[in-house]
Amino acid sequence: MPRKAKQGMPRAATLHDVAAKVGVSAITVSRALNSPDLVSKNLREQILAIVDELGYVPNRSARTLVSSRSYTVAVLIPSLSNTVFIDTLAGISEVLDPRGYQILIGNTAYDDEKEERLLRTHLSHKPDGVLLTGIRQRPQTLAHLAKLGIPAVHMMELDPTDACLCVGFSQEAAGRQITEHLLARGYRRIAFFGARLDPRVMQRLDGYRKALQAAGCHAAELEYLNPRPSKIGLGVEMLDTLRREHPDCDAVFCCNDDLALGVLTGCQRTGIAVPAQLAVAGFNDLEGAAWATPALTSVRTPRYRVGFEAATLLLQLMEGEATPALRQLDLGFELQLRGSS
Amino acid sequence: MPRKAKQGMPRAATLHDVAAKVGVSAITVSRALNSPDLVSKNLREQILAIVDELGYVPNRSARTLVSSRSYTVAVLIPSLSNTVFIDTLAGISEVLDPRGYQILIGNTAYDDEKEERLLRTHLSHKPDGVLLTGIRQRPQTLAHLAKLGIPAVHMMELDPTDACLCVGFSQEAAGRQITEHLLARGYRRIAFFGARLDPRVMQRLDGYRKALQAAGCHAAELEYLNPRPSKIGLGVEMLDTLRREHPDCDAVFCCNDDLALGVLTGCQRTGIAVPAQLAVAGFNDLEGAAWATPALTSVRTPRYRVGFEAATLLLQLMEGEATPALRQLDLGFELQLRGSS
DNA sequence: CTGAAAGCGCTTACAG
DNA sequence: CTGAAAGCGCTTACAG
Repeated sequence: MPRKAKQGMPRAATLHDVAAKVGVSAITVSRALNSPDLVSKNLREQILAIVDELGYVPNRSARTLVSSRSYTVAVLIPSLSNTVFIDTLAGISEVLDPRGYQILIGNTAYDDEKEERLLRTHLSHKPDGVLLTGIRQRPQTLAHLAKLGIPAVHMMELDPTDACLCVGFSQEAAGRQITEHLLARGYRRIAFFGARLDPRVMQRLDGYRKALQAAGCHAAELEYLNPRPSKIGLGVEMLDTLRREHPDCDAVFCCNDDLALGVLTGCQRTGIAVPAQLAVAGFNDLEGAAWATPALTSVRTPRYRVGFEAATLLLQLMEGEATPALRQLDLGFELQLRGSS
Repeated sequence: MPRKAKQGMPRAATLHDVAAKVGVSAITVSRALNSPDLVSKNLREQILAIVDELGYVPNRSARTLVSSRSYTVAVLIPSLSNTVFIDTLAGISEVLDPRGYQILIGNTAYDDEKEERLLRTHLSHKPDGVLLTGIRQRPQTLAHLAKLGIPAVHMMELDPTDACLCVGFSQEAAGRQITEHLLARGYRRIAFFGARLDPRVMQRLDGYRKALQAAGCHAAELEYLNPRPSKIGLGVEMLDTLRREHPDCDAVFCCNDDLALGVLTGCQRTGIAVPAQLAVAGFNDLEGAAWATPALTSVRTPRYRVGFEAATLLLQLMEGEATPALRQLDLGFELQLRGSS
């Protein structure tokens, strides 16, 4: 016996409601919606008309439960207030939206444990695939996904061990090249400003170190690492400290543009000439970089394309096509040399 | 007969798997997870141990299907690249995450039709509630929600007709007050720079008009409206046009900080003294406003709290508590007067 | 405190 | 091209 509907509780139309009204079976309605060419044109049109009239919206839960395809993709990113990941999300949506996938965004807040918890929660939605940021997830987390047969693509970094599928670029090479640029310009006392200290920042730091070591200019005391989030205000603060402790420093590579914009602001306020007294370089090339005074040298990163290509790759895996030949998709980066250096 | 499992296809643990391993019925496991005090302590502990061992994650689709509670909330916002909405989302998450709700973000891209389509798609997930931006949704969209008994709370604006539940502030009053501030400072030829032209920008424009009309200073030719997205670059452009067309203009109120930061940049580049030759005011008080040179006068808006309070209100409605006495929650705003004006 | 029965709304095979 | 049967994994009543 059907469960009694609660008094006056509105109920959404179901496949059966549509079917009854048209005078066919539910399965025919299902087919008219999902595999239109399996249903005669005439019937299909009748059905679609009634669907519209009733405002029928398929119940995803039912579909997911029975078909083991949820058309859901979990995307874990460390932050929503960082433009970088918003751009990445845009690339992901561009690919997944038109294919009918629902994106479940998980904000890990740069916290590995939270990432694990989020993934677990998201698993309850039976995602068809997962997009992860970086490659430092716990082994058991990745093993769990693998065991369930849920494909995962990692974004932003590359994996030197080739253990996981990655779409990104070499953060270390980017850090190295921008530092080499500063060296080429003649700067020798080059500081590093790092904030948040997530794995990608540390990789940029590695690149910075290698470049300076190769040039015989590395000085550990010029590495400023602060775990707080990157903000303009933090850049201002760090500049202050740097000038007090190492007034001889002639350039600073900031792990991102927010920090660098803060350094520029600090220089402007305290009358430090850029780049004559201090050269400044940022990372990511956000909109503000080009408009700063002087315009900020930065590294343009392909985050929209990272999202786009990662989603495209994931799509292939979810639709069960052949495993990709290329496991590391390197999208590169581009130095943007401007007035600040 | 159970459907045959596909060869080698990994299968997630189910309630039955846990139940079998413990030697109880599935419903007891369900209770141990959802209403722990209905199960004896001893049994509960055994069950939780096995849940852990098996890595059991409940299947949300099954739960949603049978319980008509999805623990999902659809949130429709016009953009993800606007900090305002990211802050709002943070407030929403703060409330909803700990209560076990999954947030489904819909990016409407400032497009009413897309909003309607998104909502329809989201309806397939049977959201327990909906958070909308602004109040200009199509009547049939809202009627559809009402018919399905899905509660909705509108964010960012207030509804003068009191037709819908709102958490926000008066955009018009904010526009009026910042303009009145400029008038009080003695400026008389005050321009308005509007971009995107979404309803909230138009409401700020209304406030601007009222203030100027009351002072007998309104001049339609000083209203610059551009449908493109707000960007620093656009602010630079608009300043250019303004100076060419109305060099006598002595102040400009920008509908948001991006535009205003662009105006400041343009002034700096072309040697216009701020505020001596041109006063500038923005809107939202983003981080960059306080660090600009000169620091930017702006309107601090309570978007985090908008999200927080809207989610709190929605939670009450979803959990079926009494309908709220207050249908318009006005969170106000705060003028931030700085060097630029 | 525990369980047997029923069913949420769909789709997957299998027939015709 | 169309349909009857079965079942996805849970929770809701109802019993005991």
